[in-house]
Amino acid sequence: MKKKTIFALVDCNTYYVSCERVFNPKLENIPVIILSNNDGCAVALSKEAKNLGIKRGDPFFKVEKLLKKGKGVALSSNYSLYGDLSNRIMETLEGLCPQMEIYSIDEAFLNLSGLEHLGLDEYARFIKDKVRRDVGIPVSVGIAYTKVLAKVANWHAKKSTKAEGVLDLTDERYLDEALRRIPVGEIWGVGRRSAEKLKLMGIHTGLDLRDYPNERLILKVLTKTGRQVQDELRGINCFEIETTANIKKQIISSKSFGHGVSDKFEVREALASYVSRASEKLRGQGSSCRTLSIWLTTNPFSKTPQYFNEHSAKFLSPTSDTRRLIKEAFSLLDEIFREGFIYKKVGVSLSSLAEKEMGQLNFFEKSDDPKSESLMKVIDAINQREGRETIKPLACGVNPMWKMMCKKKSAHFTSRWSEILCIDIDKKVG
DNA sequence: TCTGGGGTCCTAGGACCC
DNA sequence: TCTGGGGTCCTAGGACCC
Repeated sequence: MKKKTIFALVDCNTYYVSCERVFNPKLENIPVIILSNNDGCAVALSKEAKNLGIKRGDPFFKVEKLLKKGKGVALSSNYSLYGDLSNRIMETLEGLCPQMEIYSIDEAFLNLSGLEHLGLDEYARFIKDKVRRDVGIPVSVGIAYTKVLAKVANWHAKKSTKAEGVLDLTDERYLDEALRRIPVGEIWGVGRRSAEKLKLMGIHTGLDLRDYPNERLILKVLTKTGRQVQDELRGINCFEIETTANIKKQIISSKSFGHGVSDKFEVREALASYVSRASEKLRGQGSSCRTLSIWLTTNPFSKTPQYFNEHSAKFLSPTSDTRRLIKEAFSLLDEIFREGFIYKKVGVSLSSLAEKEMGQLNFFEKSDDPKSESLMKVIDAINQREGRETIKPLACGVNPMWKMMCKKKSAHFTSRWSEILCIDIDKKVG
């Protein structure tokens, strides 16, 4: 019989908050929330902030008073910092296992098969301590025979004080109890909608789902993936560790404006910036695209007149040339823009992506010529070395008014020399 | 006053073909 | 009068994830 794979899920605790705490110890033990772009809503919360009753997704203006009363702190998100620390964590983890999948900015699946002799629980604690020591970020580790069960293990590892951040569910003794104690909506792949439907069927916990005998009904209600989740709960491995770097199939760039915008010229500038950003990402993974779509929307929460529209265009030959994409985006904007609305957001998506070499010659439409290729290469290289938007299309605007507001951002401790953390060594520690 | 951004997978249904 | 059936491809929309 084939030996079972052992999955460990390493997941950072309240990741964005922990990153901020690495550089600012004053944030320890107090309520901290990290805000989305535009300082709109809470995207990450410390344990203390959760205890105040603040939830992920709450708009900042609604919880600001509550936070103040609890002597908490709110910060704008600082993605370059979080990305940097994430790289350090992943590098550390890579050296500790034979195989690993970086699942998100703060999560990785490790294959621990073959390391059983070290004692899985003990080894997981070693991993946890090493990341804490080397990078300064607290993590939890869940271990099991499938990814879905490793997620369950991790959920308990974070919650239970007894577990102290590590739970090994390859030990069958704890498995049923762990599944009984997890609400079905907390199972990976079961969202709010599905959880509601399952409750109507009498399925309330992970254990209920695992032991539900009518598999065809599960297939019908949760579709293929949900049915696989059920199997994974039974210890049947459906999702493998994916080690190949994943090439994106779609690239999106879209952000809310700092203020409502009704001037078409400003919308054009924002659109040009997002197209420029998206095409940079496109070239970064060596792709070009055949489809460009843009959308434009007013603020759905506002009482002012509402408008939403989306149009797309197809290229006969795939492109990754920022100029060509901006030009096409502008003509799409001409199609959907209406005067007299206060707009909140514009967005762009590049899809039908293909590897560059595969672009075929076409009689009717010029494909990217070698000149365009090398121009883009030079621009990307300069921006990579000197910082984003050192060189940008004039269409993006020089001093844009529509830019996001991030008033509470911490410094770029790890990515700008001017903002590196300074410690006064003459000062007494005390 | 102030409500995120960036992704994936699956399914159903229409268009089209033989 | 009888009015097929199977296949592919594409797209929109739903649901989920972090």
